Formats: sequence, C-alpha cells, structure tokens
Amino acid sequence: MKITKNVVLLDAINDIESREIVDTATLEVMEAINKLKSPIDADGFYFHPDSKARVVNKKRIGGNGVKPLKEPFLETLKQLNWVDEFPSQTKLDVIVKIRALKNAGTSKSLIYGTVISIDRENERIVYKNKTGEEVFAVIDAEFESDTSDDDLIGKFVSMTTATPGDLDLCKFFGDRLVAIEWETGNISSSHRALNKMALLLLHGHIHGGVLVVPNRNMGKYLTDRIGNYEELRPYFGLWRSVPIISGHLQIIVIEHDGTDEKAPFLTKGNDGLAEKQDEEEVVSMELF
Amino acid sequence: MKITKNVVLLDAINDIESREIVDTATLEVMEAINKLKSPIDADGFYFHPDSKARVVNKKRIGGNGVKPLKEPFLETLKQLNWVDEFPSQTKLDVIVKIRALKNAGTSKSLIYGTVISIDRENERIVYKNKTGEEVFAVIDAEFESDTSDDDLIGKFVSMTTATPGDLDLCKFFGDRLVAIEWETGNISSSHRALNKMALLLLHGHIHGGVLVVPNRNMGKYLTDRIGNYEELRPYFGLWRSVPIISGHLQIIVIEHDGTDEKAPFLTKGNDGLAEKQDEEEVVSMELF
DNA sequence: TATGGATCCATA
DNA sequence: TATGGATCCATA
Repeated sequence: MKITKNVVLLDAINDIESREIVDTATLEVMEAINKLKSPIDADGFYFHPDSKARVVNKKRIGGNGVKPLKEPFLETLKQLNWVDEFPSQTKLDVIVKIRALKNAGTSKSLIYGTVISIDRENERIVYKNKTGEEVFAVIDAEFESDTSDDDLIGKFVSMTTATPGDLDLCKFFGDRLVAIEWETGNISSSHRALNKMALLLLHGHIHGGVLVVPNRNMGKYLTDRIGNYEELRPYFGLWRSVPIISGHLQIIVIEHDGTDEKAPFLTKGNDGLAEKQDEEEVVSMELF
Repeated sequence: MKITKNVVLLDAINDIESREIVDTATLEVMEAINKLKSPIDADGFYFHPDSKARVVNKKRIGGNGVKPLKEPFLETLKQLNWVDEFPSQTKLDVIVKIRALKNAGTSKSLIYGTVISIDRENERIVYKNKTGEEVFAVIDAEFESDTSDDDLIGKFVSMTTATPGDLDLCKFFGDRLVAIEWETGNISSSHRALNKMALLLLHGHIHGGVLVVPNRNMGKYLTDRIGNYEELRPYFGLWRSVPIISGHLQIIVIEHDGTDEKAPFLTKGNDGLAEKQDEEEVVSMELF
C-alpha cells in the first residue's frame, strides 16, 4: 500500500526524546501500511479493476469490504507490541448517574463509594472509596439521580461514568503513550477518531496520535462513504486550534498501488449471519 | 417534545445585541421542539410502547424511524424565516486540485483564474480572476495537479475547493448568522456537526450554533446508534477548548413525553444495512 | 448495556 | 461527483 501524504495537525514537541518517540511510532505505522499486499504474493496492494464502485439504475454497487484491510494492519502492529482496543483514560471519566444502593456491587464499569459532598456548580463530587480514602471525581452538572443531592450525602452509591471509547491501538514508549486509529468507518467516524485523539492530547493522556485514512481515489474501491482525506481537509483548522501543551497529531493518507486482474474481490462484512452470507455471495456473483 | 437540558459549550458573548440574538434564536428552536407532537392531536410527543427497540435472537429490532421527527421541526423553523441547507462559508475554502485548461469553464463549484504564483509552504496561491484582479486563496500544501508548479504559472486553470458541507438551518439576525443542526444521524455524525459549527465560529463566519440531539432514553425508541447527549458528554472538553473570539455554541437535549398506545409507529427508510422495502414491511408486521 | 464500525440512501 | 444522513452489525 502506498502512503500519499503525511499531514501534521498538532506538533508540540518539547524535547528530543519526544521527537524520537513520534518518529519511531510513525515508522512502525508506515511499515504496517507497507506490508499490506493484495494479491497476497504481489509487490503492492491492488484492487480488481471490476471492483470499483459504480452507479447502476441509480444505485451504487460494487466496492470492496474494508475489514480485510484493517485486520492485517492491526496484526502487524500487534507483533510490534502495540495493544489493540486500548481503553481511553479513566481520568477523563465524568459521572453522569448516581444511584443509592442497599448493597455494594461489583460491576467493573461503575464506581462505588459513600458520598461526602456534591458540588454541581463546580462539577465535583467527594466520596469515600472502599479502602476508606476520601477521593474526588468530576460530575456532569446535571447528572441523573432518583434522589435529591442532600439525600445522597452519607449514602452508599454507584456512579455511572461516561468516557470516550477504546483506541484502535496504543503503545507505550517509556511512559508516553501513542495511539493509532485506522479509519475505514464512515467519514463522520473519522471526526470522532480525531476528536478522541485531540481530547486525549489536550488532557495529556497520550503523547502522539496517528490517524490512517484512505484518499478519495482509494475510497472509490471501497464501501461508500468511508473516511477519506479530502473530505476531512476543510476541518483541519479546527483540530489545529486545540491548545495542547505537548504532543503530536498526524494523519497518514494511504492509497492502493493500482488495479490488477489477479486481485481478489474483498468480501463485505456480514459476519456472523450465515443466512445473509449466502445472499451476499449471490449478489457478488451477479455483480462481477 | 420535552427539552431536558441546555448545555453551553462556548460562550463568548461580547455585547448586549449578541446575547439577544442568541436568546431569540434559542427560543425559536425551543418553540419548534415544543411543537412536535405525536399523535398529531396529542398534548406532547409520545412513542408507541411497543416501538421500543429490543434484542431478539441477538438482533436488535424495532425502533422508530427518525425522518418523521426532523421534517416538522425544519418546517416550523422555515416558517420563522430560517433557511435550510445553508452553505458553509466559502471563505473557508481550501484549494485541493488545480488543473490547466484550454478553455474557460463555467462550473459553479470551481474557481477559474490565471496563476501568478504558488507558495506551497505558506499554502497560498495568487491568481488573476476574470475581471483581471489579482486575488489570493488558500491551497492545500499537497494539492493535486497533473503539472509541476512552475508549469502552472501563467496558465489558465480551474481550482477545485474543499469546504464543509451545508448547515441544516441558518438565519441572519442583523449581520450575524446563527446555525442549527438537528442530529438524528449516527452519533459520529453529531461529532461532525459540532466540529462544523465550532470551525465556523472559530473563523467568525457564524455567531451562534445550536445542536439539537435526543438523550439516551429517547434513543431507545429510535434507530440504533443515533446521536445522543450522554455519548457526546465525554468530548465536551474538546469543543470547550476551541479558542473562539466571539460567539456561542450550545446543545439542546430533547426527550419524548412518554408512551401512548395511540401513538403511531414512525416508518423507517432503507438506508445503511436495512433490508429492502418489501422485506421491511414483512418484518414490521411480524414485530408489531 | 455501551461503543466503534460497516454499509447503503437521498439529493443537489 | 460530493456531502449529510439513516440504518443495522460486532463485540466486550
């Protein structure tokens, strides 16, 4: 697979080590992109010429599925000790719901404690955790609750948090974390991916963020409306305006190496439903 | 329809007139939300209790379609002189492709001119437009071109621009523009909507932005994965960090008033992975 | 239940 | 061709 651009959106690199970390991470991502081949024994990544999406009877048909692209990319990086589905930092958690309990629960996704004070205006709750320490957390000024704030004081409660979801891949370089998002979801999903990395940079949780996204030319061979560089371009000014103190955010743009009659059609994902699978195969045969 | 929250993300209001504009626009949005009723002659907006989405055999079924919600909302505001599908400002345009031409074209979406200079590093092109003026524009440092930069000098060219897409609704209050985005697309689409309004605020093109979005409770009665307040909550810090000079960005959160056996099922379209129309009708009959 | 994703639709 | 949207999927 080719790399056509490498666009830096945020670049607040304050020391040599930081630059080295970003450079190393970038090289590893590039290596994983470079390794993507189709057909498997080819010298690059080719699509079958007939797999290009086109409009017939006002319907867009064709296009390759995207999962066969993403999976080998993740695989290569996991072998370089990147960890997939890495959770976004808990320190960004915001408590959105508080519920008084009779008995202690054990849900891993909830926080348990005894309420000491609630300050809606400053979005802050203080509570005693199970080891008896007084700790504080951020609350949504309008968190959900069945009970008045006063009645919650002194009660044992569960607290539901809201946090950004997982990152595709992460790796620690020393004590600094770099995140990678491979984006072949809908273009709007690329907005969320960049938002997530920009937010984590803003809060100092990660030191580097890399978005890998196809260009529009490559998009023509894939599922309609997947993320592409050109369509994100007009929004760069927004991400560039985020006032991070340190860190780096970049977009790496990829494109297939060309077309080749020997390249396979990449199946589209109807995983898990054998019935749909059959229909899909029939459709594929009709199209190609 | 109920309004459950009104969350301000950016509030850089510098004069009384500005406050009045934001307040007026907000009231008009609230009025349009308030007017949403189902059944049509009811005192509020109710869903049929059986229309709540649920999981059967590992498949999520049910849920109302979202178009029947959005359309009357837009209609009310158009009657209050809001304009729909309002184009995002051309001054944010970035030139992403330049092509030498033999003859002048007339496409409305392209810029035509004779190139005077190209400065990739500073992302700037100077050209002579058809009235002979020298003007400049922003280019992508890696804009597409068949020709070398030097060869483009003195040539008549077309320039393709990239710009954010339309806004759902806009209205001028004096010379200041307020934008509204109604978000019942996918949650990631809400990220784009907020990004768009934040960007336009950053560039001073709009003075106010309003996102209308359901809360999670209401989302349970609608298409899976539509935008909802709770899921956006963890990202507020990002939009709040955007360094705007003046303007206002808010989220208005809506919820249905309850359930009622007399409420209709709101029909769904065939987007995404929906089964085709005929099948859909059969499924609906099975469910309800 | 919750979150990221993959897929196709409507329309200018 | 281009952009916002609507819909259902996979999985922890």
